[in-house]
Amino acid sequence: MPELPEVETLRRELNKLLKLDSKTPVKFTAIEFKRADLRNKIPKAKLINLIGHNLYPIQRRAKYLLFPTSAGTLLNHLGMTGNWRELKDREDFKNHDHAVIEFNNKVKLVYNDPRRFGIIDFVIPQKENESLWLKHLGAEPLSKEFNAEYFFAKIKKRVAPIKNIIMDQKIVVGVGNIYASEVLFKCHIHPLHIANKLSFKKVIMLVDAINTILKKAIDSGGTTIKDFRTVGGEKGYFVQKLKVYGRKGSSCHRCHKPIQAKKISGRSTYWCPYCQKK
DNA sequence: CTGAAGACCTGCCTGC
DNA sequence: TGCAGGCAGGTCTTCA
Repeated sequence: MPELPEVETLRRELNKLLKLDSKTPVKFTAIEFKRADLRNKIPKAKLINLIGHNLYPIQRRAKYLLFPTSAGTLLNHLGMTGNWRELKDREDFKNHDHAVIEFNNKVKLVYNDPRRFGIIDFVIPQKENESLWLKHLGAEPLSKEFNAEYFFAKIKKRVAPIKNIIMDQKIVVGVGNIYASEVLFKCHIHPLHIANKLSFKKVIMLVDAINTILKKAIDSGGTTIKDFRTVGGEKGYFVQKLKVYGRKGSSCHRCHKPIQAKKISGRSTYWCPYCQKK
């Protein structure tokens, strides 16, 4: 489900719903887990200790959501199918609802994740960057750190297809399988182009395209192919703006030739064979 | 070290 | 209608 724009959309929605930007503190009043594990074993005792503590505004690092409190941080990754929604009064639980959090402002959040590739973990206060989940992550794509010089240096010795490289979270975070195809289409680069054979000029275009596409996707509330919903149940509308992903056989918006699809390193990849040359 | 493939899970869609 | 097979937005582990 979620790449950076979907996680960022969810983060903003959650902060808005919980009114975390206001002066009034928001406290955890109940935390409940309906199973012992997702992709990891859930450290229930440590997380239940957060009850009574104030929640600060929710942060994002890469595709991870961070719920910071003075007593530690609840870390969450959505995997492929994870999602948070508001549990309304008298609303029943659904299949695959795994965690419930209640706050003193009466808001109840439910974490649902059918495939259970998600993560819920506890991170020691002030030591977020030392967490095993976060410590090897590369640059945030919307930060100044992620520029053409940085990216060019990182790919200098990499002989893998560029598509794999822009999805490598050790280099740049947040780009997943959908946006990787979209970004490469935008700058006319073939997904199988070997990373270290890209010119610096192409790298400038690539860095710019990653920036632009992720920002536009955030502005559209993310991409809903199947599962992704905002906290209120809304779909993301960037799917209507996808140029190649999921469009096998349809005509290219630039040259009107059919879009091609193939698995690259096990992931479905879409591109225009005429607009994107190796 | 790098790169590719396998593994982890459930649900949905297609085709026989 | 039923069932097998393939597919899905992620990433850690294993193997060459």
